[in-house]
Amino acid sequence: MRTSSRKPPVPTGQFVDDLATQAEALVRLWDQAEDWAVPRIPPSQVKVLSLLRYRGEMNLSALATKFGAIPSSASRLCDRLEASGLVQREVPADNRREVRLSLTREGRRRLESFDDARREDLARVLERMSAEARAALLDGLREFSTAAQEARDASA
Amino acid sequence: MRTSSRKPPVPTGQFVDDLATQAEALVRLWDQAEDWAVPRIPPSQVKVLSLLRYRGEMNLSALATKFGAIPSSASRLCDRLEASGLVQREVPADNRREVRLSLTREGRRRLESFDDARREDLARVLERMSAEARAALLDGLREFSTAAQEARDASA
DNA sequence: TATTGTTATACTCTATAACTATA
DNA sequence: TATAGTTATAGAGTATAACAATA
Repeated sequence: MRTSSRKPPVPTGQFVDDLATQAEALVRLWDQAEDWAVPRIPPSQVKVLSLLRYRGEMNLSALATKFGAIPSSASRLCDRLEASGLVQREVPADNRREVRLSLTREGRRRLESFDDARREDLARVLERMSAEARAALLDGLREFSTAAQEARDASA
Repeated sequence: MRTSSRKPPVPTGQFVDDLATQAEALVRLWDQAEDWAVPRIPPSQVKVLSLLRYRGEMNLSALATKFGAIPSSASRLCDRLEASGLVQREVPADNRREVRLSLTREGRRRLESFDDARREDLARVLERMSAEARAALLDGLREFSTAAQEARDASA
């Protein structure tokens, strides 16, 4: 048996296992960046900011879904982010029961400080790799990003 | 100016920027797995379990450091993880002021349910990539893992 | 009537500061 | 005296359930 399923059946196998194993170092390095950047803000708040930048503006329900939480929790999170000036709430005129969420300028600036820390962590590892491996990694990640986008579109 | 520094100076440049940009899709897919797995456990608890598996047994101070928190917070987290049977505390006979932390069998089982969800998410993207890109990605990640290990050892 | 979002309550996460016990 | 961990307190994160407002 080489397949399993959660919703639709998907192929699996040794390759997926190996990739999952080898990807962990990159993921850990990435996630670690927020521990360095100052001022320290709670992980959930960082996650919301990143989501808003990565996926763009959205309403509260969409944020909750992509965040992996329920609207109630997301609303509370936004209370704090709005209070500290990192996120804006805005009620669109054409549908007054939605709340449009977006990053403020300060929210973007804060994310960029995480980016800086992350690029330095990445650079310290990349400089120990061969030029060939670096190129392979970038090419592989590029196609992965494209494929991930397609997979999201297909399931939407 | 093509360099910047947080602690020691490190090289940077367009390549690092591109890699950081293209890595985000993989990281998001990875981190999303814990949203699917049931039963749902808090993100901090997942992070502790993953750390204990990735880095092996350690004392409370080491966990707090690698976790990016202070010992007090880590201790409280371990209270809950111990209460729910996912982590064990153990006092070594040769140094009775330390607390050795390790995963229980149930803790490992729980992590594996996250792994399953993650492998399915990964498989759904990988099947949309060319065989060449998949191979490049795995090779690149493999060398990245090795280099990350070296970088950790060098700074330790 | 269904959808979008907020509030009430209770438990979990986290930091600061104060404490206990071991080396 | 310094180090490893825990506990007291307070503020942030999260879910369940109940609520208000708009479509």
